[in-house]
Amino acid sequence: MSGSIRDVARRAGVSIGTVSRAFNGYKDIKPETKKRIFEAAELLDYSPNLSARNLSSKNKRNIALIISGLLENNPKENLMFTLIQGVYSYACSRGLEVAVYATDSAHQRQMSYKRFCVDHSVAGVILSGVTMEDAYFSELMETTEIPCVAIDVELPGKKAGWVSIDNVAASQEIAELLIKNGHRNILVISGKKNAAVNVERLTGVYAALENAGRRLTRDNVLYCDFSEEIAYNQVKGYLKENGTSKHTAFLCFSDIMALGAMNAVKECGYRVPEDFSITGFDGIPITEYTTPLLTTVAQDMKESGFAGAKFLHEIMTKKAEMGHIILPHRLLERGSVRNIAEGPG
Amino acid sequence: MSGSIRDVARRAGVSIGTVSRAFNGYKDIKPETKKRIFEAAELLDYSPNLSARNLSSKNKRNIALIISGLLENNPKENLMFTLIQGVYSYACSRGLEVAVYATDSAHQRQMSYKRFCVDHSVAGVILSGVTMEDAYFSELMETTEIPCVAIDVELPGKKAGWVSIDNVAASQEIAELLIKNGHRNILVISGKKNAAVNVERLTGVYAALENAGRRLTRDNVLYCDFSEEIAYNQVKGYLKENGTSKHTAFLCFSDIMALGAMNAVKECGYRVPEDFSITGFDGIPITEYTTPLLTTVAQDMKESGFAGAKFLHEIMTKKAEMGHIILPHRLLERGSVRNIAEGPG
DNA sequence: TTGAAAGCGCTAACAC
DNA sequence: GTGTTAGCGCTTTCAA
Repeated sequence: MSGSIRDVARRAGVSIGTVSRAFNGYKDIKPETKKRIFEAAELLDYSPNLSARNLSSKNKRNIALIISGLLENNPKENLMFTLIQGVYSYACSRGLEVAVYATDSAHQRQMSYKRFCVDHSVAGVILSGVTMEDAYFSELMETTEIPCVAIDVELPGKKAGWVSIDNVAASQEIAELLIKNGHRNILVISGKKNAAVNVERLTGVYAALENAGRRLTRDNVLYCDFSEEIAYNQVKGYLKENGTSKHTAFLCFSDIMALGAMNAVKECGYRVPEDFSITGFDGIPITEYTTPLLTTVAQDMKESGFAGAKFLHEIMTKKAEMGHIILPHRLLERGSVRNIAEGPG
Repeated sequence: MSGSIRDVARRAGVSIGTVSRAFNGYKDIKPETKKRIFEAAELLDYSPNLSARNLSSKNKRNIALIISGLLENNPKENLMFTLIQGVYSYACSRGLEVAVYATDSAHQRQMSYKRFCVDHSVAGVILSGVTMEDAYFSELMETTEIPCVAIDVELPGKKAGWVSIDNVAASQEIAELLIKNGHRNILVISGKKNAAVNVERLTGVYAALENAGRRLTRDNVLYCDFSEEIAYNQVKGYLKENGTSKHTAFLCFSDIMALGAMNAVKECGYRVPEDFSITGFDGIPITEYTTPLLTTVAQDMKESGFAGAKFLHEIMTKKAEMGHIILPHRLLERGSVRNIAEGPG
């Protein structure tokens, strides 16, 4: 039988109120009493029941990391896991307790975001994987009661923040890298049309091309839903139809799609980077092992998680109110891009 | 202000007891009343507060997946994440709610396993990443109160089960593959000495060598703690000292260590598989991208998670009591092993 | 500095 | 079928 606060109180010869105060770090308690209480607690292997605590207290120390679309994650991607590590890493260091919950479109709980938080008694939430199409997204924008930080999605509103890299700049940089290497006809392998990151990355490419006196038109974009398989199929179809006649480079909005594209290129008998240059986005570990190594933009999701948790904590403790944290990104120039100005491959 | 059961009751013109019954699927309730209640609930965006429910009910529907050593996971590995997906996948399908919690040696909470479950009001636990050295492991072995399923660690006891592949057989198979390819002098790159999987895999290799009239001795094993970096350094040291004089193959107890070994081999100017054959264990995605592709034993962690959750659910609902679920593994023969009986590389 | 007591929102046993 | 009520284990006034 696991003891309750009553057992500790009895054993220490005090009332339950005093035990509670001891466990909540109140100062107005005689050191000796406190000592006796902790000894008793130790002996009984006692620690406060969280449900009871949540029920009676307004002062919560637990946060939730909600992963939207968990099941849709490609096992080759480690983004979400690294994010978890980052969040956990911060939470631990500050005595916060974090629980990871998941949702996915198939089993999407018909529950509002606010309800979820209230029901689970969480003091704050980090949200990842949400897209602007998610049912509860609009609700999120309005919610002002529960502190919330979103990863990679703009979340305006009081008590709401978001953290991301500067997707526009990152995307522009990688497009400029391609342009610098002589590529003028770039095919963009894009993710979900309405995903926030996608829109931003598109903007970056657009800007880069504009600067080079080019225009990004509809027929230079292949929408592939951030899926390796779809990218593979789409690029295969594209190659069957166009061969090398139209574009010299594929700029992909995720490494996973770049993997699919690379695979398609090879299977169609073309070479990377001789026939097509390919770039990715995210910097997942696999990009260090492909042949050739994939040029990409790396963002450290562990850092995102850490920064997100930290920011959330600041909102919770009223040291911050809202805002956007921009994390650095790194352009990783590797073998999958060829300079076509220097002559044939 | 988020409504409570009282608001719904008032709105539906019934008592809170009736609302509670409606929400817990009791049959003895007039359909019409039920309908009215759900309408009111819908209107008020109501759903039961979990803390309160946990506090008052014995009948819990939430399980926890505890990941031990979260922070120590190499980002190249996706094992844990895939495991989460599997657990979640089953839980969703059965209306169970799952929360993922983490612990790690650095911030290891000084709380017993049982307390954790009681405090969080979880009905059952899936445990992963624990080693036999973990503080609470021995306690786990004795706990009979809370249903628990461990991944990859033997967990005897009532209400306790474990799921894993047949590590002995898998390990024996991969050793035999090496032997079949003419390798007689095999260096084992081992993980943590006392990790359960490690002991089993060692047993498998031992058996295979025995059958080939060989003996696995201490100086044929390099302990590398399941770390890529340690494997890299150890193998580098080994090569500096021995070159190709002693062994022709490295049998690694994890892909991550195989990656480190492979890297060391290449950096020392040797080739895989010409100078050294290398095998891994786990079947992480990266093994499909290395040069050469890594021969390994794959286990589907998503399936492990699913099976673990299913088994736990059976224990919780008393359809099962304890036991061991053995999942299939697949030997993936790829380019990192060379047949040295066929002549020099 | 401490004790007593009123809830927090819910479930479940017992009445009707 | 449905209402009433006693807790679940804790926090938090309010008194003392």
